[in-house]
Amino acid sequence: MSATRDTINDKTRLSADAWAQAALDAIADQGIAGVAVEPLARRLGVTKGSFYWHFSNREALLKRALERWEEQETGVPFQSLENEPDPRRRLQRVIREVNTSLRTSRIYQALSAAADDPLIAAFVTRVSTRRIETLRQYYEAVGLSPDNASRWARLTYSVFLGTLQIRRDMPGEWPHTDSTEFSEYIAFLERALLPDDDAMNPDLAAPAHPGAALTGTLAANTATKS
Amino acid sequence: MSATRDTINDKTRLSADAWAQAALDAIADQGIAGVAVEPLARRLGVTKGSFYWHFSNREALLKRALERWEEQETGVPFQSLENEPDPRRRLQRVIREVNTSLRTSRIYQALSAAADDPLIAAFVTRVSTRRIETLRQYYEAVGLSPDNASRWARLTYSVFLGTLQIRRDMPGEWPHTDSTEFSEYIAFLERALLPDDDAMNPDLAAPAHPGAALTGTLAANTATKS
DNA sequence: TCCCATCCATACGGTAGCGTATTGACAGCG
DNA sequence: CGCTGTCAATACGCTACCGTATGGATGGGA
Repeated sequence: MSATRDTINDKTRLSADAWAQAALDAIADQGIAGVAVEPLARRLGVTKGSFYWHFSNREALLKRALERWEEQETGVPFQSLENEPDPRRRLQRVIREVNTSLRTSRIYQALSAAADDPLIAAFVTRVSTRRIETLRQYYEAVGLSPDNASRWARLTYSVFLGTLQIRRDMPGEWPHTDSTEFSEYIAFLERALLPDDDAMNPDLAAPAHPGAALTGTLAANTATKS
Repeated sequence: MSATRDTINDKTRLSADAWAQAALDAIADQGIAGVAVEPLARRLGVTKGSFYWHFSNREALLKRALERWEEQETGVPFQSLENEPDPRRRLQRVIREVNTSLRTSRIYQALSAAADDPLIAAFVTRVSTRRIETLRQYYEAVGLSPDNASRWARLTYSVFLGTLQIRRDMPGEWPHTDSTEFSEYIAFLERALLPDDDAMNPDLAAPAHPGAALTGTLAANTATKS
């Protein structure tokens, strides 16, 4: 799909990038198996002859498509939030954003599902690592120590990944997008994935510290024991 | 692998269950694509002739293997915790268990990666739905309303799924199993995924309520943290 | 205009797997 | 001993895809 070759009959020749984009589209709605030379050629209204002029083999196409994806994905879905001044609100917004939309995630899921291929795994790893790092910085910005920021970032990213999977494999478990239960759950996430104000300093900042108004260095841990 | 046909030369005939188990083994270490008649036959030291006597086609084998898996998976990894009396400790233990071991999860991941196949998707959905329901009951048992229990169960299960993915695709982001960072993160999870004592009653029970007075009902919170 | 680089079509051979048809081995039982 | 049912081997055709070889087509510059 997209703006490549929907109209079969235009006489424009194909570029390597057109093939790469077509491969990405195929990944989005058929998975990695969709990146097959002959089917792609049919879909583009040409034959293999074209493909093997632009690429040496299927692997090369896949690599190119992955590079294209990684490029497009850089900063997504965070880039629009860089100018949110309040770090706490920025985190809330990224949590909401990321667990709401599915737009960017279809390709990611297809790639992750094919992570047995070391080439694919490398790209998935890079993209995800960058995302986690971004989250980590956001958490540091609200006052967490580097260690705690890492933990929260890891937690939030696993919620994101797991939520994707739930929405795909168990749609019944996910509230309908415009229901009140949906917005309540998002609000719930915004709370569950943000550390307490009073839990900023302790070594193991935890979300639950009732009655721990004090902020010793690492004393707040046992402070809950009533 | 496993106890099926490692020794090529034993003259015992094969049963349909032997094929199903071999299929499961293949899923575990090659993914769904490993469920292929001829490769399996080679692995079992026989030929297709055997297979097509026991099964009508590949689909039938897959179905049988999935049934076998669902059966084995029923209750896992929760069954050993049913007799934990304290509901709060039971939740802590399941959180720890589930995010620690990878034993049971290889097949799950392979299946989930192939969830485009509707047959596979059906099994994955059933197993996961059951697991979420179990978690939901656990959360109800610590005093949450049904709605809140659902939310927490969903959250915890997505953390579990996402953690699996992180450990597979970004091993660098996951602390080494016997490091202190590892046990600290597990402790962190046990807190992040358990609601506050004082957050039991509010409609949207949240993990973060600094300064709220503690209710003494289930206050035996965290005796952990050596 | 002629030529050459660019891009594509056609035809071919090769591999891997599915499924079928037929034959073969073998054990238990009459 | 021979029959029969059970399980496996062999051989075959079929599909889908990868990659190669080679021969058009087409358009822009010398």
